[in-house]
Amino acid sequence: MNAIPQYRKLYEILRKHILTGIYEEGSLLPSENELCTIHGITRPTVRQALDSLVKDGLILKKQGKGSIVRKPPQNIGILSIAGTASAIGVRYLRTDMLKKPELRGWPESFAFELTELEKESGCIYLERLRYVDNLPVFYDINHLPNINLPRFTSRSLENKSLFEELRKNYQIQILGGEQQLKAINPDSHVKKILKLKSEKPVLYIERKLITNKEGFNIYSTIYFNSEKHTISGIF
Amino acid sequence: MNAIPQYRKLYEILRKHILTGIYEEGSLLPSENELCTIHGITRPTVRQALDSLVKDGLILKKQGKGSIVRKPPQNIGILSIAGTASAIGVRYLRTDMLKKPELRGWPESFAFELTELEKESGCIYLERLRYVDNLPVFYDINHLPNINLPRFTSRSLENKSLFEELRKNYQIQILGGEQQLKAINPDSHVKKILKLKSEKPVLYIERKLITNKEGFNIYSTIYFNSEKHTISGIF
DNA sequence: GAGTGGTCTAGACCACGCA
DNA sequence: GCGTGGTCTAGACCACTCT
Repeated sequence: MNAIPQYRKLYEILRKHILTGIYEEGSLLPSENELCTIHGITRPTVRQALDSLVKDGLILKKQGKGSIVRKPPQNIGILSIAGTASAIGVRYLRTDMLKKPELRGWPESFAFELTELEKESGCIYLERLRYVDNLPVFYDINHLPNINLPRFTSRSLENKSLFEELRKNYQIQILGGEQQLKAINPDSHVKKILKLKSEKPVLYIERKLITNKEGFNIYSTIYFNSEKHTISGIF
Repeated sequence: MNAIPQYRKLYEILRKHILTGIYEEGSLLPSENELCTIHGITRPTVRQALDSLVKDGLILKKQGKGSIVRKPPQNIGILSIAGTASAIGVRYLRTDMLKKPELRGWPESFAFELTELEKESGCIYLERLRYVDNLPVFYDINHLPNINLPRFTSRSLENKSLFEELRKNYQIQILGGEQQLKAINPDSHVKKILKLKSEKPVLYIERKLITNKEGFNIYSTIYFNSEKHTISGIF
């Protein structure tokens, strides 16, 4: 069997076509049966691919009608699995690497429990600041276990999707995750980084991303300036 | 065909058993093949039910091992589809009806676009305050279109799940939805209701819930006190 | 009535975890 | 080696939408 399942391949194809505008907003995708014959697969497989697109909010299914293409979210779809850059569309996003990836020990207190393997391996630490429409919006602090990531600390990740890099170079995929959200008043450090003027609160998010490698999870702390943008999600 | 699909029935059964503790945390659910024979259905159908449980975060699947029962989330899983009361487990939650359901016009400005049918029908308005561990945590303002809801304004919804009532009495189910999150400083009204002392920010959420009735969506505005609790989600 | 998505059956082979 | 979940096939009937 191929490494990449059929439904995943179809998902990637359709996703790309929607994001690049080949299928316009409001138009209909080919019907499920058409997709079957086009790609030489059966309906349950097609449906599995479409389910993922629904979950991403890229299509809307109507019984008796078809799969309607939705406008890719204009605000930041951090709640979707694909990660920041691909969710918002790379064109909107600029990334500054505030702290380049470096080896470290794990912090003492952590929102999520670590596995033994993770604890023993130490972690790679990196900080980024992400801009939307040239405004600093996302400040994220990331902890990755130092497991089978040769030369990772020397890679340039400026303006690249961290997840894309992990997938391409290390065959690591994000399968899912969990997160916790709070509203907080930022400390002066965060305030400075996000260029917050007055007493504006920020969204504080702790995330754990589960990958296809057993015991390899990515932990992120995110400070989000929700003054001009919102975080959105579909469920 | 039955009104309630097989996979939905199995989902409800397993969900109930997990939440009531029949399956303990960390234990394994019966295997997919066992569930097939027990309930007289086939594997894709069983898997469809289990997919929903994974989405709710109630189980974790491991290839070669089985479906592991997870601890129901102790914090408020508002990001899951099932709604507040069922996500957190009814036992933790008390509800006060601040404003009983009443007929109204729609507000002029709204975070989501309304359908023509919704605009014409007017809306039912209600406000609730929900307690967790006897602390006011959730203040929600709800708008429902006034479509085929006889006697709804005279129903008592104290300490009941709004969604349960809609499902039982009007055959309305929540299929999914979208939401937007922000961190804001609450105004004095919200501050008073949530009994906030100092300058604590709150999570502000706009939600649109899509139902099985075409053109019938539920709109909620939520103020969430994230001082002692967090909002959590799985994706 | 024709076409769409929603649900379901009855099988199959594969990769993974564990004993 | 065996049972688990992951993927997939090749059909079927149903409810819904549109014409």
